[in-house]
Amino acid sequence: MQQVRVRFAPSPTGPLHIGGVRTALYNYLFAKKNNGVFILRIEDTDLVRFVEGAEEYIMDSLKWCGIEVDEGINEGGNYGPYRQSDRKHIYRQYADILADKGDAYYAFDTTEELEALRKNAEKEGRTFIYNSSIRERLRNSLSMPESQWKMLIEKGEPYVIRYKMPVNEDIHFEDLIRGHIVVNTGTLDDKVLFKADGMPTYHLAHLVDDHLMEISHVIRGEEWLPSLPLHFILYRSFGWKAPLFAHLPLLLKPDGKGKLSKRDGDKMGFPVFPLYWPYGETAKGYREEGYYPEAFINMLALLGWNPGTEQEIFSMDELINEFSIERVHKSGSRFDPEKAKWFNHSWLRKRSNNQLALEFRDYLRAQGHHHDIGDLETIVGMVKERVNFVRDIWSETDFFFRAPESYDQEVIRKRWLPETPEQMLELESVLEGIEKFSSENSEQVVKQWISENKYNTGAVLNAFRLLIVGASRGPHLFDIISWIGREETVRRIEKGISVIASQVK
RNA sequence: GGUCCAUUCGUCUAGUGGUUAGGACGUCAGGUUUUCAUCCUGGUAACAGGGGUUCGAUUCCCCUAUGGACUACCA
Repeated sequence: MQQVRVRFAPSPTGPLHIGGVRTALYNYLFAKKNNGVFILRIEDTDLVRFVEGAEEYIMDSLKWCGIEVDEGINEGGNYGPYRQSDRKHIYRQYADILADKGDAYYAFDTTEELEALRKNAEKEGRTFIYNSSIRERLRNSLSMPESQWKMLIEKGEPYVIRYKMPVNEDIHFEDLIRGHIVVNTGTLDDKVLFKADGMPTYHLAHLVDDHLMEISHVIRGEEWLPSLPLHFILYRSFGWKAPLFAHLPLLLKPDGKGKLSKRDGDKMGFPVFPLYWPYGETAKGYREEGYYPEAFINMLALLGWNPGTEQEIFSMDELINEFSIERVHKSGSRFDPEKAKWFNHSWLRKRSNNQLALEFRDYLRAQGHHHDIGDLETIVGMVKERVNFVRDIWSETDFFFRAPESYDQEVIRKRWLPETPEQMLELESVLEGIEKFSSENSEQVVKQWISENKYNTGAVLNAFRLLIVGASRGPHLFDIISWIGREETVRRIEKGISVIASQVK
């Protein structure tokens, strides 16, 4: 049995989009599931669109996601180099092989000439296709005598090598996800395999590399489906065994129509990229927004695939275990930012208090607060169920670290009764009398005091909470006061009474 | 325009020639709680439309509609 070898082959033309990350992820899962090899190949044959920093970004993104590369630029391997610009010397000979056996030809048409032909065709309501219908009338090695085109080449005239598409033939092929597909070559054009700048196009380069690298399965985006017949027929021309193909459905915009794009993220306030992109037009990343890689990966994995069970939370190991290419969907998935948050919430609450406290401590440090891990563990334990991100812990617990600056007017209106100030003063002395200021003790003593005086529990405790928190929110009140301590509690009671008194007047 | 691909609640999806078409996110309501949130319970909501095939179709076939991709010397 042939070893499973798959590759993720992005172009370094900018930051890696989450659709690209998902493609990488599915390749990785498939490889690991089948004890195979996951290869990272950089496809930088387009000199014009190359973007500095993109290659690093791709590798950093995969690393953050926990997608480990087996063979690649940094990892090495027996099939290198793994960057197409470093493999430049390889491709020309393969284009020549096809030309020599008559499956490809040299074409001298300039970009301007072709542009004009396209415009012309469009004007007449036709589509210009460079194929058998017209190739004999254009400037190429099929339409001119051998001596002439050889002379042009010798003179240094720029030219490309095009594939000579058969005239009328049904190409049958299989896709692991989509099944059987038939396309007639009459609708296909004579694709350029080798460019005038001395670089191969995608079609030639990826195919040669996949063959040389002994790729067993090509798992890539649906946008490649239309060129699959070309690739099949190229394998045939070379006399090579084609790998198996699987074309992944697209990721769609959360609302409206179309493919997810960078602008959607900007517009709707969620990232479209795994990491912050610092160059040129900057872009937000999931990492910086506070997402855990586990949650990010979990979410992406389930966008276009699921194992058929009702389980939704998967670790990478579980994904590897459950993944199968046959269960990948055919149709595109709309990305849902709300559910993304829920995944992070689910992963966050799985963390231990200690882990979370460490993460929260880092966050607090950045805000200039310094606290013991033990103290923070108590706090995160109180609120971890209710937050989506570590940074939310701060907005849920800020009153632990500082007395309220203001008091919710709505709560004052509802809960601050004429007798309240006096009750609060009374409460203060009750608290002063508690021996051990723990949550349980103070709760017991306070509740006893309330019932002995026949006060209204809701009224008293809501007013108390208002003084401590400044609003009607937060965890168990006695947990809060025991954490901030008796002194601070008393201080807040006194301050609150006087501030509110001045407002109520 | 042409070629190819797709179509189950708002979204992600399960599922079958006969099911009360299931789950999750969201949303709504109730309960718990001293508050907010969590949590629990319940509700809401879908087989794009039309023809076939069949005793029966959401499921198989065809057509239409809609959506998408591709249609570069970009990947």
